[in-house]
Amino acid sequence: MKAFHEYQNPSLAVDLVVFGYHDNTLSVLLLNRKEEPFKDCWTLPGGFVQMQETFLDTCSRILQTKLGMKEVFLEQLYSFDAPDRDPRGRVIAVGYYALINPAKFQVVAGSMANDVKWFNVRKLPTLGFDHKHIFRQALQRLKSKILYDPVGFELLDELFTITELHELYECVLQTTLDRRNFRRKILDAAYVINTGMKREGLKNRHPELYKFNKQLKKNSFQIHIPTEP
Amino acid sequence: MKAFHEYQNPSLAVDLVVFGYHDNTLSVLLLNRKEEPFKDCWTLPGGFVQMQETFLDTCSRILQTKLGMKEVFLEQLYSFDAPDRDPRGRVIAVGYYALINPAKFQVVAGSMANDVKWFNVRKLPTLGFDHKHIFRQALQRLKSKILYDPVGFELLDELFTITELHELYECVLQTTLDRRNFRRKILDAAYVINTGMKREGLKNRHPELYKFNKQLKKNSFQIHIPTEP
DNA sequence: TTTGTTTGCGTCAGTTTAACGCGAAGTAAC
DNA sequence: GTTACTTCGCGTTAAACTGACGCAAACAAA
Repeated sequence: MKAFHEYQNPSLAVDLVVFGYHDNTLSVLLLNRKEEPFKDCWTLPGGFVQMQETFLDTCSRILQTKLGMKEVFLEQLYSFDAPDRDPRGRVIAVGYYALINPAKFQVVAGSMANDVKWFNVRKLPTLGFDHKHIFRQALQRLKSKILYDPVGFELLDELFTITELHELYECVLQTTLDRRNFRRKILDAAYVINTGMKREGLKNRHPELYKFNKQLKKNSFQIHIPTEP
Repeated sequence: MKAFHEYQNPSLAVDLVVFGYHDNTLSVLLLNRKEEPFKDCWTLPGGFVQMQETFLDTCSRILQTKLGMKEVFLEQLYSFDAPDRDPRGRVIAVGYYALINPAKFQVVAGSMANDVKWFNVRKLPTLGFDHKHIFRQALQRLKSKILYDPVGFELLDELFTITELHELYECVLQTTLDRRNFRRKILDAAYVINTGMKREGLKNRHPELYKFNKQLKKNSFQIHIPTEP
């Protein structure tokens, strides 16, 4: 019998779908590859899992070295196993998605990339590997999750108005939600806490600033998507 | 630079949480190991992913050779990466869960196992590896999923009564659901189709037999769990 | 025929949702 | 200052849904 580690194993990589929200646009961070395969193509940032690393370790390493970020919301998405998904050979990808506030980070292209850029999630270029597929699943997860889990604030500044939260939801879900009903649900669920401050310098009435209620648990609210007309 | 496959990779395994429902009891299939590690302990059935296999291939192989089953409902659960989860070394486990009708299969212990047995999910023995953790996550997934996705029928015979479906829900969710409200919701959602036949030979009134409505989509119904009293 | 249980259908009060009205708060134009 | 316009915060109402439960038909056993 062979020793345990002499069996051949597939390679194992983590691929990251990093979401950011800015100017009423949901974006995803893509990296232009400097090396084959998919040289000069846009792909999700990713990296191989080292022997002693956990997946989150690998995520942090990618975020740090390729993108210059740390301490962000991360969640495991799914593992992708199509045998031909990487032309170099058998590579399993564990997908993670991240939610970040782009205002907090200056994106940096690591040495392995020609460029790193934010792309509107509705206007993506062709992606290398099976990354279109991974991305689609990430977006679907975000759309489902934001309905019952208060993850929206991960994408906003620490202080935000209810209108800003409302616009985020409409942008992510690609639908219209009645402004007044949305407000009532968010407030009834105690999703947010009124700080008493107001956002100054806007053209019109100055809205109140809220912060996220960190005591709030999953499933304490439920946003409903309107049925097709 | 090293050739692509010369890097050392973690081993990759699939672990299966096979749920079965019978006699008003939700059970999970466990395997008593013949070999170290965890010799003579109960664990989830599992196996290493071969180089050319997809995860579903691996699942089928495990189901076939260790348990004597095929063509069952399978869904990926999560991937588990704790560095110390396997005493033999670094092994990543991709968890899948299966829903089967135990009446359709005669469980067979493969050559690697002392025994294979169904255990009531509320009365599990100590499990090897991190399998308790994987199991808990599978049960949680099933409990969430059954609320909005019509997977219940995977665990029942092709024809079933609404009472049988109701009992399954109460068993899985570990709660009581009003019989009449449950019936109304299931029928309104067109979860099931009345076959016109009746189940004969019972002590009391003979209930109508239904079959699953295969046109039914996810999210066409939503079971609500009553809040604590 | 009577008794006891299950099954299928119905009722009703309380809650939640969807749609929308309206005046106060603010800026800009005059 | 006054007027015009937009956003913001709060309220109202009809319709839909939920949760709790009543009740009679269907069946087997006594």
